[in-house]
Amino acid sequence: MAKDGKPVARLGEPVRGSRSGQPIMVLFDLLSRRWAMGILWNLAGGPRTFRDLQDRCGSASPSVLNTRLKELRSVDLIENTAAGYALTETGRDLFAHLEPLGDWAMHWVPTLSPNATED
Amino acid sequence: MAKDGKPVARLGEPVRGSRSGQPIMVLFDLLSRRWAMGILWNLAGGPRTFRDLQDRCGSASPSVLNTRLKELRSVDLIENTAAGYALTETGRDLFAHLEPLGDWAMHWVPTLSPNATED
DNA sequence: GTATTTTGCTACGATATCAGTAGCAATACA
DNA sequence: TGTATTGCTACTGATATCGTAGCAAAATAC
Repeated sequence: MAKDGKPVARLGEPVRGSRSGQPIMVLFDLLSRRWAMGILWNLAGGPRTFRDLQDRCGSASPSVLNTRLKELRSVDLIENTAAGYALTETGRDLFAHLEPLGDWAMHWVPTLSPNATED
Repeated sequence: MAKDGKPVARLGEPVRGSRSGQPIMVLFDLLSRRWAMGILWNLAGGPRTFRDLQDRCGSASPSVLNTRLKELRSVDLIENTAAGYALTETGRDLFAHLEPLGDWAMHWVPTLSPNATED
C-alpha cells in the first residue's frame, strides 16, 4: 500500500496547515502539490498513458505521479480511460482557467534577470 | 544563513526535476511551492506585514514564509514597502490571472462528494 | 505458444521541504 | 525605562518528494 499523503481538503476543513478551508485554499492546496498543475497541463492535449505522462513531467517519480493521479481522480478532474489518463469535463474547465498562464509565463520568464533567482 | 530551497528556475533551466524549462513549468515550479499562491492571494487586498501575512496563511511557519517572500521578491512579483509586503505591478498582473480561480473554486468545491477525498 | 517489450504500477532508502516552536535584535510605544 | 510588536533566524521532527529497482499483467513479436 502506497503511503499517500494528506487527502485533498474539503470545504471548511483544514487545508494542509491552514484552518480557513476557503474554496480557493482547497484548490491551492491541491494544485500546489508536486506535478498537479503539470499533469493537468500535459493532459490538456489529449489522453496520455502513465509512462507517457511520466516522461512529460520531467521523469517525475512514479510514486508521486501515481499519488497525484489518484488525488486528481478523487476530485473528478481526471479519469482513467481506455486511451489512458484524460481530463474530465471539470478538468477541462479548470484547465481553461490555467491556460492563460501559459502565455503570461512566456512574457514573464524572459524578463527575469539572469541572477534574479539567486538568494 | 537560512537554508533556502532550490532557487527559482530560469528559462531553459531545469525546473525542480523537470528538464524542459518551459516558461509555464518555470511558473508552475514557483507557484507550487508552499504558500506561494496563498501569499499572492492575500496580498491582492493590499500591503500586509510579515505577521499579518503569517496569520492569513494559516499560521505558516516563519521560515517557509520568509523563504517564499524572498523567492517572490527575487522574481519581482512582490516587494517590501514601508506599508509591508505588497504586489508589484507584475504581481498584480499575475494575480489577475489567478483571481478567476476563486470563483471557479467556489463552484467546484461544493461538488466534491464528502468522501471523494479519501483514498 | 513462448519470448520480449511495454505498461502500470509498488517498495524503499535518501533528500528536500515544511511545520512548529523558541527566541532574539530592532523599532514603536507607554 | 519597561513592555509590546515586528521581522525575522535557528533548530528539530514530520512529511513529501526523488530516484532507483523491480514485478505482474497486457500487448506485441516471433
